[in-house]
Amino acid sequence: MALTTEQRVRRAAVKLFASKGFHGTGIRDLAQEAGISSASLYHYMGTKEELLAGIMRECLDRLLLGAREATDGVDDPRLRLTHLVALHVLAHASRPAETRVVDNEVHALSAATRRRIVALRDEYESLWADAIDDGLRQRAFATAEPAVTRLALLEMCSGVARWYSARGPLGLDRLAGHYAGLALRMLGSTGDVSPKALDDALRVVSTVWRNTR
Amino acid sequence: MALTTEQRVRRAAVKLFASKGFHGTGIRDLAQEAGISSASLYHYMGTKEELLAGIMRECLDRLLLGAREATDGVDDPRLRLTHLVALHVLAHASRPAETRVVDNEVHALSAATRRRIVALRDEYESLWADAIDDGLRQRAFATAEPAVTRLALLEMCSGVARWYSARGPLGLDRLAGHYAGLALRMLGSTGDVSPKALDDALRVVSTVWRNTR
Amino acid sequence: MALTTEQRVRRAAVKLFASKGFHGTGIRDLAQEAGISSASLYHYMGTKEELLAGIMRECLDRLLLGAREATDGVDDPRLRLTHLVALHVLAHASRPAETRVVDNEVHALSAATRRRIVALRDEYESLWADAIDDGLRQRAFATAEPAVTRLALLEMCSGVARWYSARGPLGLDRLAGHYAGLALRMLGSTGDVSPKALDDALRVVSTVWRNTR
Amino acid sequence: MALTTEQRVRRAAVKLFASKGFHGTGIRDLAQEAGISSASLYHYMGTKEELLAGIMRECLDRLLLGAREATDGVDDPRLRLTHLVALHVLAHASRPAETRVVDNEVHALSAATRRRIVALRDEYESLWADAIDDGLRQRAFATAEPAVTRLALLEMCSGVARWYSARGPLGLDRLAGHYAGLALRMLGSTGDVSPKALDDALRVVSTVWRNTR
DNA sequence: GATGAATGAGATTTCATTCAT
DNA sequence: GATGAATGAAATCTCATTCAT
Repeated sequence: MALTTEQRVRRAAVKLFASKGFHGTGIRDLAQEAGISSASLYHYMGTKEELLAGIMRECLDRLLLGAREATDGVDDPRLRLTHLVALHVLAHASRPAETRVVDNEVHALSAATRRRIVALRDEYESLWADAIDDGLRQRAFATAEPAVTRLALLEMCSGVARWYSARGPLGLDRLAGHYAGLALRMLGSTGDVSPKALDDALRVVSTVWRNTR
Repeated sequence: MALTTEQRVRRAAVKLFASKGFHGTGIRDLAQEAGISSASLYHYMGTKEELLAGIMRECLDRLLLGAREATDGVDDPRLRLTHLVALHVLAHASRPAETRVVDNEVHALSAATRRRIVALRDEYESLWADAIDDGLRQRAFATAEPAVTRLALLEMCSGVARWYSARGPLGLDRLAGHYAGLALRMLGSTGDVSPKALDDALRVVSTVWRNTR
Repeated sequence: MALTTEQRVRRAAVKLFASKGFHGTGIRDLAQEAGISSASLYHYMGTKEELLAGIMRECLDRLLLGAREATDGVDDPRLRLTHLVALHVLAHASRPAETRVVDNEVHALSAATRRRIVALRDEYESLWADAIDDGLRQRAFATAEPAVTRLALLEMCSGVARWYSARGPLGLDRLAGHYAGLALRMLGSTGDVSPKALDDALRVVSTVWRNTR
Repeated sequence: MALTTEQRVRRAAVKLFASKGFHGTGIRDLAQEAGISSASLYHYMGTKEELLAGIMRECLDRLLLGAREATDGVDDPRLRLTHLVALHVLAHASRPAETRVVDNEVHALSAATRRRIVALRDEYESLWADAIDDGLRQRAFATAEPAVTRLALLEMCSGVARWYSARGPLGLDRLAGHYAGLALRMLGSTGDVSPKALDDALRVVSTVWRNTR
């Protein structure tokens, strides 16, 4: 099925905002990339900023939704964290443009919108904090600075969007698995997740991600 | 000694490019922040892009120089990596604005300048790659995907510039030490670096960093 | 039929470039003269320099085309030169602004564009050189310094654009006829062109000029 | 004797105004060409426009003075015109930059200054008109449109500044002599000026020109 | 639904000129 | 005499957005 014009606009914006930045992307660039006139753009979007905010909200919503679904009912903190890491990496590797926009263009939002976006991100990050706290409480994890470690984890995983290429040698699953391993090491996980458990986790998360949206 | 106007311009640029992005920062913003008229700005800089490039080059030069100095003659790969991580974290935590500009605004450079900046960055990253490769060869490290792990490490450490605040509870040394620990865990380091060795390393790197430039 | 906005812009540019020079004419002057805002100007032109280049090219194209048509198949060098002089004078007297721009603003062009414009002018002047050479070979003309005489002729004829006014007592045809006479004298023409032949020539050239473009 | 700074400024201005136009020449261009700072320029000139006006006035003064001296007491209109043409050509060929500035940059003057410059030029041209009128009255010349012929003559002779190069094959004297011949032909001069008389004329005019200023 | 035309505001950069040192 | 520093005004050009068709 061919893309709707609205989708083409959205994609153009994601691509250009990611590569040139919000302020570096002109309305005419968007129009050209979307294949319509700049006046027509305004049938499919509000202001340029609303377009940006929409992209961010959608991307974060999806991540948040996916993360909730992937952790819901998972009691073992190691597994919960594995799911969070895998989903995050999957998201950032398979949609690097969107996620880079979310990470890099917050400063371009108006104060009110920024608050809403940051709130979403905070909510998402609280899932990570909860998993880590649980793990520490249950002595599944050992780290002297949990807050620092959490931020280190998140930055490490988000960084995937800045370098991963689907055309490279590494498949998404291997990538996600490797990152899950790194994360557990960072957290001083006692007892590894077995290869089979990791495989299962990746399968679950992959399905969740595919079904979200 | 009071700042020279040129320094004030440089600082204004670093601050604003970091918080609003290169394209989000107008020449008037720069002038206002530096406390001069926008015409006067042009006594102290070439174009806005050259100002950006100068900031990036200086920052990368300093990092590269520091890293070379901090690793020169250090044979143990674990120690070498510890030095690299500590220096990187120190740099990103103590000068978050500069480093964020380097990390986020490459897209705003013209092609020719971008090439030169990226070459500097590649040269810097090769120091990390060398340390990791040495460690693997000597079985001091164990990781299935060295390249991925290296990128994960770098993103994790650079991320410090995005959240660390000197006004928070965590001192620079503890921060750097914690990250060094995380890094060794990620690399599957066999045998820890002793607390004393870590202390020594932090002291050395701290001195190097202070003396660079 | 009313003028299109594009034509109004072109005319404004011709008028102002001719009277104030390219660098003496601001984008605001152009906009005001054309009756639109300075931002709207950019719907109808590329850069200011491209506007200038377009004017020059069009003017020279017309002159070159007309000169070719007016000399094609005319074997007698005296007559050929008469046609060239008459066309040149007609062009410069009836469109003094365009031709002055062509003559005076070459220095404002970028190097690449200048080359193209100068090539056109050289091609045009070669028609004069050919006619004069033919005349000398056939002993219809006698001049010790043909190249100098050619340049003197061209400058004399182009000068018309600097002083002729359609509101003065002298009609275009008499003007052109007088200049043809001056030219033949300068070339030491043996045997005059008869009044009737001159009349015919003027009629032909006038038609060519009217039909060109 | 080395040039004074004031002379260097004057020369820089002449050179640049001639090649790039008044409005195309910046104060910094002038400073660079003169080898001093742009602030120092203002020790040696008033405003940029006064500099231009000074150049024009001086150039026209010299021409006017020379023409008066070269025609004073010369009764034969043919000879008088020969002197005028020779001086004009000499002036334009030996100082092409100044004369081009005079011819092309009048539009850059303020109204009041322009009036004064144009008055000088008119006075100069009246010498030509007088010589031509005398010649017609004495039947030494024959032309149907004296005013037109005068303008044609002047434009032809001024044009020399646009193409003549001292590095070319043609000496100044031959050039001036050739133009004198062209002028007499254009005016339908009855009886040529003898080669000896022409030689004398060129010698006289050359001396006058050398001594003026 | 689509777009050419339009524009006020603002972008970066240069202008001619002044002045304190 | 010389100049670095400074600047208001203006340069060219682009911006995001609207609207009539």
